Amino acid sequence: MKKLKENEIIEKVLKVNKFKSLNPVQKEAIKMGILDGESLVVSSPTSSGKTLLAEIAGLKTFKNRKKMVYLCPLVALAREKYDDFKEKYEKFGLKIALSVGNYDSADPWLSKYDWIICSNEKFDSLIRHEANWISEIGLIVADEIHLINDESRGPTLEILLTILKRILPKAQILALSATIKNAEDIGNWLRAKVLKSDFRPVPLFYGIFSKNKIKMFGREDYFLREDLAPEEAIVENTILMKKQLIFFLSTRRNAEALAERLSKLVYHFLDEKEIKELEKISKEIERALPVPTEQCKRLANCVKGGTAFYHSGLLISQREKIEKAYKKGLIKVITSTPALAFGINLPNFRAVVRDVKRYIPGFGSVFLPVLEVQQMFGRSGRPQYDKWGEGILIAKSKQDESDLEEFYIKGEIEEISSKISNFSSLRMHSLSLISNRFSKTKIELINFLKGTFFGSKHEDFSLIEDEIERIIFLLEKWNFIKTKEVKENGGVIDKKLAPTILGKRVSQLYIDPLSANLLIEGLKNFKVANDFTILTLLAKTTELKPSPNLSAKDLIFVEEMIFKNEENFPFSIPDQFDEDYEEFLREAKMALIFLNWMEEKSEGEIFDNFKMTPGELHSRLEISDWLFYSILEIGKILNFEKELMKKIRKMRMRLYYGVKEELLNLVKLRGIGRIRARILFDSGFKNIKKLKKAKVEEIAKVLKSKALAEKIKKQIE
DNA sequence: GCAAGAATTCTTTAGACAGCATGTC
DNA sequence: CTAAAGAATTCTTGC
Repeated sequence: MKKLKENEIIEKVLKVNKFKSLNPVQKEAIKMGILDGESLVVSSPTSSGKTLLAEIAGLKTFKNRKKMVYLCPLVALAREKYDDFKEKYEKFGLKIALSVGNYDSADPWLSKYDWIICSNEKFDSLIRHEANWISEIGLIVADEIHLINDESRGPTLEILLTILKRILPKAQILALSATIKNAEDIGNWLRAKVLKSDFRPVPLFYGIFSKNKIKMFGREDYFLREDLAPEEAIVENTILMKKQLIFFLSTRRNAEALAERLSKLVYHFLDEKEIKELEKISKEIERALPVPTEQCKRLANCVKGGTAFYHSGLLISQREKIEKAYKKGLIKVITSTPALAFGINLPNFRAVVRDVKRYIPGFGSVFLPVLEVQQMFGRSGRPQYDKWGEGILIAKSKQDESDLEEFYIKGEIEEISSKISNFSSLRMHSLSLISNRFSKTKIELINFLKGTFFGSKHEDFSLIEDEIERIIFLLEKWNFIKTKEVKENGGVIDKKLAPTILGKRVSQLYIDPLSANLLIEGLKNFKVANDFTILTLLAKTTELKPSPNLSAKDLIFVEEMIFKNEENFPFSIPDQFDEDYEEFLREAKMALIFLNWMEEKSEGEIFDNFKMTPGELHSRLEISDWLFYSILEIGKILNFEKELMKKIRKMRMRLYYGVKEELLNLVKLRGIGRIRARILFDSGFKNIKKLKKAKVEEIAKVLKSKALAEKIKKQIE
C-alpha cells in the first residue's frame, strides 16, 4: 500500500516534467529514503535533476499535510522555481507562494500555502519576525547550499539552517549542492545521508585552447584558424558549428571590450532576418533610459553585431532582453563577468573562461577556485539541442596549458568551509539570535554557534568566544541588548542576554548593528547637518559598501564639496593624512551622486560624470530607501525630534523619486515620476490644486498623452 | 617637421540579499 | 606582498 502511494507520487512528478523514468541520481535518492522523510545532501552537477527530488519530497510532504520551504540564494532563481512549480503543480490543488524581498512582507498569509519559495535572507527575516506558520514545515529544501562558502552571504544560510534544525528537529532536510569535495561534512552537520554523483544528462567535455587548437579531453580536438586572435578563432569555430557561446571575463571593462571587438566578426555571420531582429532589439536596449548613456549605446551597438556584454551594471530590462535574444539564438556571443555564472539559467553549448584570475583587494590577482570555474561551465550542453556541452579554458603559453590542465581539469574541487567567524556577520547574527531568544545567555549563544557547520568542523572555539565577548560588549554599549552576570559561589559563570526594544527592531529591520549605531549617533547632531552630510553619513553604512571608486576628476568635486560643508558633518571627519581619508572621500562621492539625483540631474549626466552605471545607481537608491525607512522606524522608538523625522521623511521621498522638494506633491500621483513631474511643474501645474482646475486636454497636451491625463484626473477626484 | 605606430606609464578592477507599500519613461 | 588589460601618454621611426 505504501509502495503504491510512493509510485503514484513518482509517476505524477515524471508526468508533469515529461520524463519517462528517473535518472540515476534520482533513483539513488529514492533508494536512500527521500520518500520516507530521510534527510539528504545531494552533491551533483547543475542540471542533474536535483529540483525533481524537491518536487517528489514536496508532494510527499503535502500528503502528510505539512509545508515545504524551498530556499534559493537568488531572487531571480526563486521566481523561476515559483513559476515552474506553479505551472506544474497548482492543478493538483497545491498552493504555491513566492516570498521574496520587495514583493510582500505579510507573513500570515503564507500559512495558507503548501509550498513556499523563499530567498535565504527572506526566510531569515521571516524567522526574525517570528512567523507562526513555521512550525507547520515538514520539509526544508536548501538549494545551492555550497553558498555557505561565500564570505558575505554564506553565514546567513548557515545560521538559518542551524536555527531550523533546532526549532524543527523532525523536519526533513534536502540540501542541494554543486559537486563539492566535502559533502560528507555537510551531511554530518545536518545529520543527513549524502548522495554524491557526477551524473549529467548531457555530457560535458573540457578543453584547453592554445595557439591554433582546442585540446579536448574525451573528444577529438578542434583545429582553428591561426591568423585570428584566440577569442575570434573560437567564436568562428563555434558559429560554423551553428552554436552559441558565453565568454567569462574578470572585469566589466574586459567584457565590454571583447563584446565590441567580437561584434565586428560575428556580424558577418548574421543573415538578413537576424540583422533585422537584432536591430529592433538593439533599439529597445538603447532606449532603456530616456537619454541613452554611453554604456547603453555601446551595448546597443554590440547587439547589432550579434554579441552582448553582460554584467551587473546593466539595467534589469537590458539584461532580460539579452537573455531572451540569446535563448532565441539571435545573439551569438555573450561576454560576461561572473554575474552569469551563479544563478541565471541561461543554457548554452559552450562556455569559455578566458580569465581564470580575479583581482581581490589586498591579495592582487588570484586564481579562481575550481568550484567557480565549474559553475561557469555548469550550464553547457542543453538537453533539447546538444548532444554534449563544452567548457573551455584559454592558455597563454605552453606552461600555462599544463598548469590549467593540472589545476582545473585534473585537479580536485575545493572543500567548502564556514565563513561564520567573520566578525561583521557574527555581529549581525548574534543580535538576531539574542533578539529571537534563541540564545538567552552567553553560553547558550556559544552553544548555538557550536551547532553550526563551523562548530561541527572546529573543536577549538576560543577564537569565536573572544569575538562573541567583544560583540556582546559592543551591542550593550550601543544599547541593543542588556546583560546581567550570572554568579555562582561568588564567581561569574555566565551572562544573561536580553534584547532591548531598539535592538529587536534593528534585528528585524535587517541592518547591521554597526550601521544602526552609526546612524543613531550621527543623527544626534542633525542640527548642524544638511542633505549632503546626512547622505555621507548614510554612505558610511556597511549596506552601501563598497563605495564607488574615485578618479582624479572626482577628487576635485568631492574635496570642494567636503571643504564647503566642513562644519556640517554630523560626525568627525578624518584628517587628510589619516588612513581612512580616502574611504571618506569615496563615501562623500556616493553622497554627491545621491545629491545630484535629488537635484534632478539626468541619469545620463550622473553616469557620465561619476562613472556610475545604471544598474549600480538603482541598487544603491533602493538600499538608501531602506536605510531611510530604518531610520524612521528607529526614530519612532528613540523619539527623534519632529524636525528630524520630517527632514528624513522628505529626504527619503526626494531620493526615492529623484526630485527637488517642489515636485514632491506631484510625484505622489501614480504614473508620474521625476520626468513628468518636472514637465508639469514647468508648464505651470505646480501642485495638485492647479491640476484640479485644469482641463484634461490641457494636461494631455503637456504630457503628450490623453490616457495619462485622464488617469491623473481620476486620481485627483 | 610630422604623423603613424611602438613603447611605456597610468589606472582600474565581480556580484546583489534584506523592510515596506505601490507603480517609471 | 602578488596581476593584467585598456587607456593615456611619451617615444621612435620613416618619410
